[in-house]
Amino acid sequence: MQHSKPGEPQILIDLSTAIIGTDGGTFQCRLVEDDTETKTGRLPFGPFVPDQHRTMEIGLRQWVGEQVGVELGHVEQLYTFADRGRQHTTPGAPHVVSVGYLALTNQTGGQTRAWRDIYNFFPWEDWRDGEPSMLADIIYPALDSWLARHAERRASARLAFGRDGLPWGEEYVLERYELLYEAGLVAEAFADGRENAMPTPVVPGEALQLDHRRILATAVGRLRAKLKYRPVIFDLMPQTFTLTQLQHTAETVLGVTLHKQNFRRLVEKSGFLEATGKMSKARGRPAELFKFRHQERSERPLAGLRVSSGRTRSSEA
Amino acid sequence: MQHSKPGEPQILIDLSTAIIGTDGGTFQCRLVEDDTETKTGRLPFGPFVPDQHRTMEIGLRQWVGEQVGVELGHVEQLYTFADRGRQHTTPGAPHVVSVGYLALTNQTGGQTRAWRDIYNFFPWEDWRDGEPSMLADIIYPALDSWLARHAERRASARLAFGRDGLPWGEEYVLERYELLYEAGLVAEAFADGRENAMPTPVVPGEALQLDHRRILATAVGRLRAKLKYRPVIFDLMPQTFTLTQLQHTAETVLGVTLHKQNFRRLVEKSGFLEATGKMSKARGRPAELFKFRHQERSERPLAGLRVSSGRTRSSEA
DNA sequence: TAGAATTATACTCAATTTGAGTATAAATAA
DNA sequence: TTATTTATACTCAAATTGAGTATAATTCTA
Repeated sequence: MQHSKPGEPQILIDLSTAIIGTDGGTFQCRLVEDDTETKTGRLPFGPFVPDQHRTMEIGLRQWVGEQVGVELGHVEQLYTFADRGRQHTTPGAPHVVSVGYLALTNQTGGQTRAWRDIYNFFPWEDWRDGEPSMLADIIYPALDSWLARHAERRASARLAFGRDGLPWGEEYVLERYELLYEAGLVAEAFADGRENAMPTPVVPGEALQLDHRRILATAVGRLRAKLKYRPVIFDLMPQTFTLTQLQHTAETVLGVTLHKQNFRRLVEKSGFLEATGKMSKARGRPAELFKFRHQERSERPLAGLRVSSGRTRSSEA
Repeated sequence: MQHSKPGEPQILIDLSTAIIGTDGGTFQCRLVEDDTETKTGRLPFGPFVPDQHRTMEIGLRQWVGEQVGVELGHVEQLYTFADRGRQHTTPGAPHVVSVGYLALTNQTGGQTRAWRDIYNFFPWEDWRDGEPSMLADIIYPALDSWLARHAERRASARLAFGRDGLPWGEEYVLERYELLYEAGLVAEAFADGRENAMPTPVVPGEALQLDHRRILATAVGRLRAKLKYRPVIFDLMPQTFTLTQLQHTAETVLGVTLHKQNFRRLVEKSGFLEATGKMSKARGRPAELFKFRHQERSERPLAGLRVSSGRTRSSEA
């Protein structure tokens, strides 16, 4: 059996967490406040120390607790990034591998400036008011010019950005960011020293330190995909909420608008909601307040390649 | 910024790959042949060496190439496992973190004994001939007896095994294996020294070395889930194939039977297939041979929380 | 060589789900 | 008291799904 010999350069594992919440139509991510105003932001992160952390999740909870102190709901591992040159490594230093995590919370604080709108980092992802004009004005021209020299990436670009009549898939957040990075159009590409990168980022959108924007993109993509087949949305909601609040949260995360009446129908018959009998008071007609029915954490089936109930081969025609 | 100080115990990253294929109704995984007949099998694996491997995928391709020499199609990262005590660690040795990968191939060789039926390792996962009797006979009684002492895991067990009228979800392969491990009912639990583990495994199913059965369970679960929303099944097929062959492959992976006529309808109008004009010759009526239309790697939409086309808030009623 | 068996494929049909509305109710604001 | 705002109920056609029946084109077998 082959194992690494002693004397080889050490590996360090960083645990970085994208803590995501929503607050009245804004899609928020928690950054660490320790940096000066001028520097780019960062996610809470720290090393995985096996002697202290029985699991990586224990480690990340320590760093999150120490650095931002947010109560975490659903926590899930996203991806392990290890490619050389994506973490601004200094020569001789240990190679850094980063394990990205997604955490959801319903306690986004409006008070602290450390909660930032996620669409600041990915402004092309917010389609709630229609297709962002920067796509046609800036991103597509720049991307097409790069694709002219990299025909092998054309198929990925079509799928990720929904070109040539393909639909825009909300969940391809990482794929889009990675293409922009590859094409040298975002600030991190220059910071990492990619030879084709523009010194001034071409595409609008705020950068983050290290590979944190990449991790955040992974988190948003995963969350958007998961929303469609698991009831994770309730981890973003307060104890009780109206159906409109629930819909706004879904729209905020997905970056699109949904049909109100159909959303209600869908969500009401899903069995996840329990009426509290209380009413919200706001401007128009009061809305009923619901809460999440914790017992009923079952899952609804998927369309497509659906599996029929319990039929065995022998019962076929 | 906090980083690990020198002198801390070293971390070693193992890259382990579950190479999956199908061969006429059997669901196969490639093991390494270097071990004696008596020992438990293992997946191809080896350390991630950052100096040699620019990315982890490059590393894994090296180990796969050297140890089993299989041509890989689709490759995808699964999960990074780092919990203490799941890798039979010897004290003082570096802590081993394992990154599991899934690889698909269409060149399963019948000749070598190194291709093993995946349902050997998870016999409770094959429902093609109805619910395996071992569930009611062995697994549920043993699990229930453990659950009596661990009420907090009851909800997970209901969901994973589809108890109390919940449906059996084919994709919860990892969740089921992990529960059986936790309950001390599989061989690895004893090997890892869990205090509640039975010296003789209670539940049928062959074990693998280290955490390889856990990685394989992750791979099968991911593959089953992915099959429903991405055209990965074609990575398991030969160049040309009949619709029945395609269906048998899907059934083999999912571990259930599908309705033949509806499967055809679904798959034909998906636009992924291209008729070759040639015919297969077998027993009954010859079937048309199809091939995968590589161009059309678009994706079909999902039901459920579906996103309406491009409507903006302003166009609402 | 004529069925019988086997496999493939076409077509039907009711039930359900989806997409996109219209209609109405219950509050506040002017 | 009327307009505005928001919530909720209900309708309806189109599409999709689940479960069949019917028929076609082969090979096997008596």
